[in-house]
Amino acid sequence: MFSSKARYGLKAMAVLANRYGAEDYVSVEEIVASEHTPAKFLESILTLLRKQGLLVSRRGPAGGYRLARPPREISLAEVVRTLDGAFAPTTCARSRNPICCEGCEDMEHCYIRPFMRQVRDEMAAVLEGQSLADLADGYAPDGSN
Amino acid sequence: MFSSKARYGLKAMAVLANRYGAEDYVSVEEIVASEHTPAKFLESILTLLRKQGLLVSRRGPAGGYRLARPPREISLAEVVRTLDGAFAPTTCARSRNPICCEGCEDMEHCYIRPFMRQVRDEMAAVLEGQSLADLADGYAPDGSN
DNA sequence: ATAATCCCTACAATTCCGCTAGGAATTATA
DNA sequence: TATAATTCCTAGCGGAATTGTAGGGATTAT
Repeated sequence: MFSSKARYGLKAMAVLANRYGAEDYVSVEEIVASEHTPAKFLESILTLLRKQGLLVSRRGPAGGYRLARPPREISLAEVVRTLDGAFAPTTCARSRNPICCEGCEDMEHCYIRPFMRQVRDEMAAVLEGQSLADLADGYAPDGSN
Repeated sequence: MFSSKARYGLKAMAVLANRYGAEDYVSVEEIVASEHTPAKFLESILTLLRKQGLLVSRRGPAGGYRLARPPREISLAEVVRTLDGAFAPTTCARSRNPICCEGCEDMEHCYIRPFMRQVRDEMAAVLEGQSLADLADGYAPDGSN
């Protein structure tokens, strides 16, 4: 259900969370080396995360990326939402800007919507409740990759 | 996140749940009329649900579909799983037959897997916990569609 | 200057989704 | 037995999304 983008993104964020505090930047190449992700693809993913404000970058030698905020203050939800969009099963179940599904006319009376909202709420609760710090806790360099 | 197949399928199942008990069969055309779904597409969806054992069908005049079991005994999870597959964010988070994602080698040491499993578990809990009877409760013919 | 890095645009292959077409098999009914 | 109503089966198709790749421009440390 999550795309490769989200998976690669989460793993990259784990690497960056692990390096948070050290004042240097981590290059794409470095992340690729430790997580085995396609370089150019990862580059585009990190760009999205930067544009969303989750990362800060610097160009040139010794350039790269680092987290814009402490790992504890970035939830997994923010990362996934940036890369995969809202995680509601139907568009009418989104918390922000909900719209009817194809063929449905009245959101208020839609009888599947309450169930879809419930699914959304649970997913959101899990992902909002976990931060990059939690993710980095389980991280072992050269462990699983 | 859910496909049109799942949405159409859930709505069709709601119609059938509403008619459960009456000994007649409900035709595709009838469901199309009450839910505004593409006829041939719905046909293929109902076929999948029948093959999964959730529906029983009969051909010929007065033929159609009905639920294979009482609405209370068919969970939303069964319907969605039949049409959209497992609802784990990653293949390694599936409860049945989990396999590593691309580029991951060791599932046991993967540090994103526990979080993915948690998401899966919550989604599954919601959908296993609700039946077609619950869905039909909110159903009003010619209400939302 | 040079080299290392991110940044931007474009595009290409593949897969998946949503849906349609056409007819064969089955069955109730007259 | 003929007819009509239905499901069943196979095939395919157009468009969108996913998953990348290629190439070069901009920036910056050394």
